[in-house]
Amino acid sequence: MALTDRQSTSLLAIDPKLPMAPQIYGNIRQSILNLRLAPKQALSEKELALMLGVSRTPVREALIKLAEDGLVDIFPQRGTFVAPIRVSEVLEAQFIREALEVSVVARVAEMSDPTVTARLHESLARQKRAVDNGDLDGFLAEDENFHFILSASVNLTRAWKVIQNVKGQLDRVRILSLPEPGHLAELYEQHLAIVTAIESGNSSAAKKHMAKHLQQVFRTIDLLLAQRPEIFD
Amino acid sequence: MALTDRQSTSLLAIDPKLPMAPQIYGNIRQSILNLRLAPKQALSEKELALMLGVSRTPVREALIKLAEDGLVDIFPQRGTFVAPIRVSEVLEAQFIREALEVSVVARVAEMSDPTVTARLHESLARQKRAVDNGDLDGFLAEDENFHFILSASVNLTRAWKVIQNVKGQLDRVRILSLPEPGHLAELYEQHLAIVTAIESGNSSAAKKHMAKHLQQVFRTIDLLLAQRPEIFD
DNA sequence: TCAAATACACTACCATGGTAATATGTCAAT
DNA sequence: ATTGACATATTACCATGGTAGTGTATTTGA
Repeated sequence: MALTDRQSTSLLAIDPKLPMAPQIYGNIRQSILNLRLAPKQALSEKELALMLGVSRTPVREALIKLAEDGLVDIFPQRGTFVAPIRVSEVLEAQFIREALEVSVVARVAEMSDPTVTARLHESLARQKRAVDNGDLDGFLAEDENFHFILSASVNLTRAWKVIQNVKGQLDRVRILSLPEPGHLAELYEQHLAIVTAIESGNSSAAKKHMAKHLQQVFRTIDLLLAQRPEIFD
Repeated sequence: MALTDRQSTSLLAIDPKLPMAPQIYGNIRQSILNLRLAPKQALSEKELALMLGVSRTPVREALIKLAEDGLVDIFPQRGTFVAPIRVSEVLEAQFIREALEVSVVARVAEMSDPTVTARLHESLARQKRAVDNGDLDGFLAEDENFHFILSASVNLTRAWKVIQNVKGQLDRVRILSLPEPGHLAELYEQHLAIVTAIESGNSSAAKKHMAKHLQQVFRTIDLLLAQRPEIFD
C-alpha cells in the first residue's frame, strides 16, 4: 500500500516556525510506535516530504535518527522501511531499560527525598484516575511521566534519553497488549509498590519491584508471537 | 584559532567509495576524544567541508550525531562548538556505563562459557604485552576490545552501542590520565579479576570488580579539575 | 517456453544555492 | 569615553538538482 493512501492528517501537525527535523522525527516515530505505520512498510524521503509539505533534507535527517533507534531500516540505494519487530531487539531493549531504570530507582530510594515522593504520589493519583476512567492514552502519558520523574529527580537526564530511545522497541509491543482488562490496574499497583519502597528508603526492594514491573513485557511478547506473527520479521 | 591553522592531515583519511557521513563522524569524534580538537573550539560546516573536501551535507549529519553524543554543542544560526567537559555529564556517562556493563558482566558470568573466557584470556595476553611495552595506543584498543567481547558474547550489541556513545564523555577525560606510571598495569589487574570471577561463575564478584574498575574515572576527574581547569565549562 | 541480457524506474546519497536569525564591528550622538 | 543604532558577515537550516547503485520489468535469444 502506498504511503499517500493512508490517513495523513496526523502527520501534518508541523509548525514551520520551529526546527522541522525534530518535529518530523517525533511525528514519524509516533506513527511507527502506535503501528499506524506498519512494520515492513516502505517509507521514502520523497513521498514523506511531499506529504509533510517540506523538503527531503529534514525528512532524511529524521529517518537517520529513527534508524539509530532501530525503528526503521535504511538500505542505501534501495529504500527505507519500517523495521519489523525483532524479538531479539525487543529483549535487548528490555535488558538495557531494566539495567538503567533499576539503577536509577536505587539512587532515588537512597535519597528518599520527600518532595520527590510527593511528586510521585501526584503522578500516582493521575494514574488512578486514568485507570478508573479507562483512559488508555491518559494512562500511557502519565506512565511515561512517572518514569521520567524518577530519572529527573536524581539529575539523570541523559539516562532518560537513552531509556526513551530503546523504549521505542518496547512501546511498539506494549501498545498491543495495553487494552487487556485489568492490565492498567496491575501496572498502577506496581508503580505504587515502587513508590512505597522509595519512601521507606528500601533501595533493594525498589530495585526488585522495578525489575518485576519492567519484565511485564515478556508476557506480552509471548502473547503477540501467537496472535500477530506477521508483524515480526 | 582557526580550524584550518591546525594540522589537517588526520582529518583527510576519507574513502570516497564508502558512505561519507559515518566516516566524517568517526573522524571528528576521534579528534575530539584525543583533544586535538579542543573543548569550546568553534567548528563550522563550511570550514570542515572545505578541509575534508566534501560538501556541507554529510558534515552536517556528522555534527548532528556528535551533538547527540554530547560531544558538540549546536546553537542554531550561531555556530557549532566542541562541547566543554561538563563534570555532571561525565558523571552521568559513568553512571550509565556502570549500570549497563555491570548487568552485562553478570550475564556473562552466569553463562560462564569456556569459549568466551578463552577469548577474554587472549585479550588479556595482548593487554599484558601492551603494558610491558608501554604501548599506550595498543592497550587502549585492546581495552576497548575487551569490553566489546563481554557485550558481544551475550549478544548485546545495542547495549554496546549505547556504552560506546556515552563512553565518549569518559574517554576525553581518561586520555589525559592514562600516561600515569603504573596505571595501565592497574587496569590490567582489574580486567584479570573480572575474568577470574567470570570463570568461576561468580556473578556478584564479577559485578563488584567491574563497578570498581569503571569507577577509576572518579579519581581522574579530581586530578583534572586541579590540573586542567580550562577544559571544563 | 524459458533463460539471459538489457532498459527502465526508483532509491539514498551528496553537492550547492538561498534564507532568516544571530553575532560583530563601525560609527554617530551624548 | 560610552552607549546606541545600523551595516555587514557568518551561521545553521532548508530546498532542490544531479549521480551512482539497486531492484524489476521487458525484450531478446534459443
